[in-house]
Amino acid sequence: MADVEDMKAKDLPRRSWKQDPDRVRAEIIGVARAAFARKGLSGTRIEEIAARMSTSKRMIYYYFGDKEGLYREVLAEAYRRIRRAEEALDLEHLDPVAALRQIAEFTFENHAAQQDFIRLVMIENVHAGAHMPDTEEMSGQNVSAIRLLEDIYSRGCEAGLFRTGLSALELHWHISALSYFNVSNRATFSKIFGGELFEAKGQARLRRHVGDSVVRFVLKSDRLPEFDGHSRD
Amino acid sequence: MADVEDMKAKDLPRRSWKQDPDRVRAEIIGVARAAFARKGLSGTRIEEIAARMSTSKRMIYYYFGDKEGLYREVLAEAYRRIRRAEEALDLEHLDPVAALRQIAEFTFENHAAQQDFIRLVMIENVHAGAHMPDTEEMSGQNVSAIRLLEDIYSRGCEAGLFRTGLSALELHWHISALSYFNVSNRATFSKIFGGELFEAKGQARLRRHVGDSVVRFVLKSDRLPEFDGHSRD
Amino acid sequence: MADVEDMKAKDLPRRSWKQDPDRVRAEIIGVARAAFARKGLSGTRIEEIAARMSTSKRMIYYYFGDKEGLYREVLAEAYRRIRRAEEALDLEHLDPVAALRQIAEFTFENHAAQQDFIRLVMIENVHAGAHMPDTEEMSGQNVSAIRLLEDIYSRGCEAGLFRTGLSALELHWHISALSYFNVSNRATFSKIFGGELFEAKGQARLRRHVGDSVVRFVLKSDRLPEFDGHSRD
Amino acid sequence: MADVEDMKAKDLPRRSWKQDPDRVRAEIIGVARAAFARKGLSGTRIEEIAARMSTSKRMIYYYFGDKEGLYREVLAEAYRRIRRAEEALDLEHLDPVAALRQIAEFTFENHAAQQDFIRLVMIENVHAGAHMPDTEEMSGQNVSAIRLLEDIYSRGCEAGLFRTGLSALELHWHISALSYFNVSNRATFSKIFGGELFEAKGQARLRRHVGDSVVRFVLKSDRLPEFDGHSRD
DNA sequence: GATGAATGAGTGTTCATTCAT
DNA sequence: GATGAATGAACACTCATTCAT
Repeated sequence: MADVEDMKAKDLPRRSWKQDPDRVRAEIIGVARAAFARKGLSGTRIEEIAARMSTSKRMIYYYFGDKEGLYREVLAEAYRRIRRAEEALDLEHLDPVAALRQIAEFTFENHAAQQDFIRLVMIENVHAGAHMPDTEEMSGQNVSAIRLLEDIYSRGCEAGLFRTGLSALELHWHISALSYFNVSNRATFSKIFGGELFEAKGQARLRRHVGDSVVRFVLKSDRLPEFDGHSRD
Repeated sequence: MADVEDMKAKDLPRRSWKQDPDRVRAEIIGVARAAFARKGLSGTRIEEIAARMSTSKRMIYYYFGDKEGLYREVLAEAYRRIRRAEEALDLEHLDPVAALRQIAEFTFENHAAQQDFIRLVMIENVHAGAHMPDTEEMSGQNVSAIRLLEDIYSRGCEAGLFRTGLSALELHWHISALSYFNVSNRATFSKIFGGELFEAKGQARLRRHVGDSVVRFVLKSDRLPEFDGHSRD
Repeated sequence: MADVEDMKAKDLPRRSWKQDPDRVRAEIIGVARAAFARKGLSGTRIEEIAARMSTSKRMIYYYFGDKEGLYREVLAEAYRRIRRAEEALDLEHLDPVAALRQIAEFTFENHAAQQDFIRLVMIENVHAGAHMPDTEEMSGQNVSAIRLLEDIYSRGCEAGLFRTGLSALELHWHISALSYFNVSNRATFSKIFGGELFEAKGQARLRRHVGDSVVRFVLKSDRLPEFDGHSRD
Repeated sequence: MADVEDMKAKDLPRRSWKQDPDRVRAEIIGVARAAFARKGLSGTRIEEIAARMSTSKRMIYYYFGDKEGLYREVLAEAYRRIRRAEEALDLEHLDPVAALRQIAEFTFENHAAQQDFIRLVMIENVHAGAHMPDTEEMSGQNVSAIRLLEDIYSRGCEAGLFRTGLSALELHWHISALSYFNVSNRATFSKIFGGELFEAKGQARLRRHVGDSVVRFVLKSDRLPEFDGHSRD
């Protein structure tokens, strides 16, 4: 690499590792994710992102074309991240009830742990989903989440544990709603009702409630008693 | 007064209701609500608001000081609206189970009917709740929502219908989460999973699910059968 | 005065004295003088003046036409004021040296006591004197100041005390320069050299210096000794 | 580099000295100095400055942040300029009397030659000195002016020529007052008393008067005769 | 690939002033 | 005479983006 030689010859010592394009891209995306998550698309200044990274503003345009291009990449990468975390779940060996509770409470925790992701989704919804990644890329990843639920739900139905007539998508919607709202609306909810629910103890209760809620939602009524004990505080 | 007659007679369009500050304020807020709801605080251009109203841009500054002042008023007024709708509910005569289902499904419908409000809350949460109305004004209105749930819940407990150990605030959180998510995340959810749930049929199912979910969440397990029939499609 | 009767009949208790146009004008001018003196012509907001007075903004336009008209009146009135103070001087009975010193030190003190006037003159000079009162009105008042100096100076020359070849206008220029600068440049001078000269002790020294300076400037050299003692601290 | 040749060759007028930040800054400051000196801080329109320079309005914000930042720089640079002119004075070889007269008359002329500077100081005093440069930068430059006077004054005292008990700062104040007023108040003074003093002949007289005044102010009385001849017209 | 300089098209905001009552 | 409402023209300032080196 003649370039590297040239650089050494002319010092510029702090540039050495920046020549790695992937690393530059990754740094930009990282900084941009934080910025967009905090202030939204129009609320974020390109200059602000540039100021927080070690390369220059020009690189943003070099790699991502424009602000919107950068935002799209940030959003796509955020979806990839969260799905990657979900893939780590291993529920095959659990009975349907436990698996369903597990998936619900895991989602609750995963969302709570990735607040930047939730904020990006909030922002993207404000923009009516105009910058969502390609359907192909998305559905590939997300269908697996549904398939997992489908598997659990049908196992539960076959075992006579779950009431029939529901869809895995509806269960996903249910779990997502509770887990998402827990992060998305902290600010306004706290301002109105106080922040107790979002402190450690409150979160533990809510997580269990989310598990309870989904399980109770699908269980046949004559099967309910067996888990009722869990939901007491 | 001949003038009034003339005005009714149609012309003098620019003067007809000038010098009526309440009306001017109301028009500005109405236009601004739509604009802010669509594009957020920083995404909305003051000129765009001005273009859609019959008064000039200058009046926004006359009445609201600046863009943020206008946004604050829009948000406060949106909260007032939604609470006003909630006050119309009359649940005193219903048994606890029916009342709870009623309050849940009503919230679901009320949120679905006031999408601008939901979008404003989304936006405000992106801004970390920095522009929320005075706690005094808010809590006065919102505590009543909680008190209603408290009343229903304690009636249900006393009747031996509901399991104990929950709080009205948690029930409110539960109902809000499902009803809110149904509006807030339509865009991204549809892009990933298709829009079926948000069409008329899907919404009807979801509405019932929300009722089921909350009722099943609180009912003692030996009381469940009696409403199980309702939740089938 | 039918008006007064009407007003009593319809209460409006706090307006009673505002109906006196002179008083309204005087109040406006007083408030405006302070405002213009502090912030200049373009730096002063009409609204700010209005806020500090008991009548409405509309009255400014009613009485003075526009902002510039008000400023002109304020300036003219300020000149009238300062001349009025000067007229109180009675120097006829003093010998020329004492009278000259008296006029110099009085001017120094008078300027120091009317800082708003000095600031208005500063501002007017920034505007190249574009709003100065009619020459007729001005010269009538100011020529008297010159005539006073002329009288003292010619008495001094006739008595063989003063050197000849100077003009009363030059003496006036001399006295004015020192007295004016003492007020006009306090801010910048203090920032550079500290504020000592503008505290009580420093001002007393400067006042005497101004007297010394003018007297020494005109005295024939063989007449100097007799006043030299005064100028020691 | 052929490019450099081409540029010298005259054309490419818009590009010729672009990308030369010092030059751009200098041009902006030059234009802004004239504008602020003429109309003050609030009276000057940024667009007016922009219209008179070869770069765009945007550059003002790029280099100076905002209007006030530009004004500050203009003011600081104006102080630097005037001090630079003063440094050219070489008074070491002159006797104290001649040196004092020299410094006084030079100041008079220097101020008269740099009216923009005086006007900026006027304006800054209207603003109560709120935008004055750092004390460090200022005092470094200005203390030298005082030290020069201190040197002359103490030499004069030691030689038995000057009366004691004065301070160099007071002498500086005296000289500044006369020299400053001569520029600052031309407009109003002329409007009242006519402009004769500010024409060539009048200025020559005033310059000599300023020299006379300061010298007479410090000389012991028995030393006066020797210079008295100079002050006759 | 990398950097500071440069830019056009807006963007929120302010001002003196006038109108309707 | 008096008041709050209304206004148009302009104002300082910002933004994403591109250019020159």
